[in-house]
Amino acid sequence: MNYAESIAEILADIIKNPDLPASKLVNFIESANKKVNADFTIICFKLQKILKLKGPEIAQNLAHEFTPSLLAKYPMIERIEAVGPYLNFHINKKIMAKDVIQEIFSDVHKYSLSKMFDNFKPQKIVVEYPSPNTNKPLHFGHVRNMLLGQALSRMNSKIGHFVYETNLLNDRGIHICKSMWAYQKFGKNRTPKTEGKKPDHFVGDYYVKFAIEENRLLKEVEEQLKELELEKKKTSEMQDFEKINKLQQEIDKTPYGQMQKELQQMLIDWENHVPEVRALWKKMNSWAEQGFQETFQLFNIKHTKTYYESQIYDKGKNLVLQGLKKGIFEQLSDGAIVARFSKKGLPKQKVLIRSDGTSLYITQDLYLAHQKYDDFSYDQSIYVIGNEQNMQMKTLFELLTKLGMPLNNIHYSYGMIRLTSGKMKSREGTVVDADDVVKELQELAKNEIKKRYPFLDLLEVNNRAFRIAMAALRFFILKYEYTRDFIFDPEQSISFEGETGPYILYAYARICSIFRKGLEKKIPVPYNPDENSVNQNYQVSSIDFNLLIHEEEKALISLLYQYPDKLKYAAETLRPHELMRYLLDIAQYFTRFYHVCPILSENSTLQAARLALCEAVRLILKDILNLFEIQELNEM
RNA sequence: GGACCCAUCGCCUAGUGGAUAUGGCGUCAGCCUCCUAAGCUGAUUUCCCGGGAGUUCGAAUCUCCUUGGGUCCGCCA
Repeated sequence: MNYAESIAEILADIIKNPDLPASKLVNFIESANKKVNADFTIICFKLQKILKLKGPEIAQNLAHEFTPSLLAKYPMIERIEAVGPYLNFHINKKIMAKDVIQEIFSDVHKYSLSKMFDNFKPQKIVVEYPSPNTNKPLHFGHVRNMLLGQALSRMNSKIGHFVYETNLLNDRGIHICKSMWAYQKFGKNRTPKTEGKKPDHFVGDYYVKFAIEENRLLKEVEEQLKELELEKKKTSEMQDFEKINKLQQEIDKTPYGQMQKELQQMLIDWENHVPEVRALWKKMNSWAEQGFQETFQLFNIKHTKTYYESQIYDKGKNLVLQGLKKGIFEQLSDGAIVARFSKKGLPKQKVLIRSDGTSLYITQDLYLAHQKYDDFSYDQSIYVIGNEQNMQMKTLFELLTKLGMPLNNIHYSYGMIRLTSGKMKSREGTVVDADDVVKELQELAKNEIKKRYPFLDLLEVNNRAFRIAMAALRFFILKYEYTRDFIFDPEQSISFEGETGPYILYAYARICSIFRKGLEKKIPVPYNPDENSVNQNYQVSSIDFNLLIHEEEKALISLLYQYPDKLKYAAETLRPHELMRYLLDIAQYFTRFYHVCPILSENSTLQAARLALCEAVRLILKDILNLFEIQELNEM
């Protein structure tokens, strides 16, 4: 069922212009504007050049061609009208209802893919997310990252691609040493178990402890540090080296300097495999990772493969050395190997190997891209990373191209989340932990449920509260266009009213409620929500879809018709929010229909038709909700 | 200083060069003897695509300039 194609064929017959075959005409047939009461439209301005007529004339002429006798041959077209330059097509809603609802009933997944091209080629796609540091728990920024990464993965696999979800744990480096240092100092053999803490939160506590300690010690040397920085900022001719040395020595002698020294030493010891340092590192990292796994489970995130920075950080050197040999990179007089760029938006120079021969983060990135290709021989590699790293990613992709790996790399660059207080910083609590947000939302939901059902079984309360909380969170984040920054106010931002996850769940639950009430009255309903079972005896073919003539019904049916297009567009442009908006539209249209069109009190034929419409809505809602790992509720 | 991104009603937000620019929140007024009021209807602003120029039959959308905000410009990760 593709009305646009049928219309194109009819039009091609009428126009009989070799420059406008049906295959070309179909591209001019667009979905009509929401406000206009029509299904398809041709903006005839666009045909002006080909037909050598003014837009409004074309619309008029074509409208006249659709004589009643011609229209009689195509019952699916109800009406055609020219409005200025627009040629509007009205599809017969009764026929559309029958087509759409029957297709949804027979297989909603198949229906969802009905607008994918026949020549669709499945690709291998790697999606990397959220690649956290192992020194603190996942925070709200990671939640957006995870949900976007997961959404991309799910949409791509739904339309038929092979998706590999990967993660990179940044488990080494100075930031890891910081929490290790604090644990050595203050940990006293405490463990997550002895403290009854989620292990990654336990590790994070020491990262915060380090920051507090560092700040405390910093106060004593603030003056010298400022002076030092000022001096260092000067051009090399202006710098007073004696002053710099003197200041540095003074700072080194203070507890703050001591701390920095110990950190550096720890990093060196780690690289030299000093047993005690490695043991501590292993212990704390396994805590962090264990905690991450729990959070991933909460969001049902499963990675195909996890890479560890500690295992690959050194491995990009060969690639750089090869590049040097080929003359792609340069070696500076002090030994450092650099890449130079002249393109706009790139740094002039990027160091790839330090003068002391050690590697940098970007060195590893080069390796990892190759490693991923070895592992998955991907067609497309998506990095889900915040937009503050736009330049780094651009640099990376440019370097990969220079190295002869100009593959389809995509930086899925999403916007920043800010708190009401400003940007989130892991230090000093201006950060919201992912786990805490879930908990907070669950509590909120719990209260709401208890208000409504004071005697409900506690287990059931918790179950519903969890689903509502997750739906609220996922929807709240995914409904924003992904490049947009947004402000997260943990106190107020997430409400259960308006454009929210719970609103969608509520619409779904109401459909179930209708079915439940129907069952009580021994009315044949298409679905039993309490048993999660489809009524096998239910016959869609026996339904008279001609009865669905109410404005709200027609609007709802048109909306259901759009699902395959919406899915295609959202998946191909990597924009999950399109489907979130669509969910919202369906829920809104359904609720309007629900308020205006009674179902169970109607005569049996109209009742059956409306029940079928409800079931079609339910199936679409569930298909999209579950696509994004949102679990529906049969009762709210 | 350079590069990149953003700007839509009191607030949040959608918008794939085309019709009167999408929804939501807030405020006010209605709607439960009726399939769950986490809902619906109406009112509120009648104005808004930060400002200016250009391209176009047509610009919130493309280009340039400009203003304001953000981010990035480590031999950190």
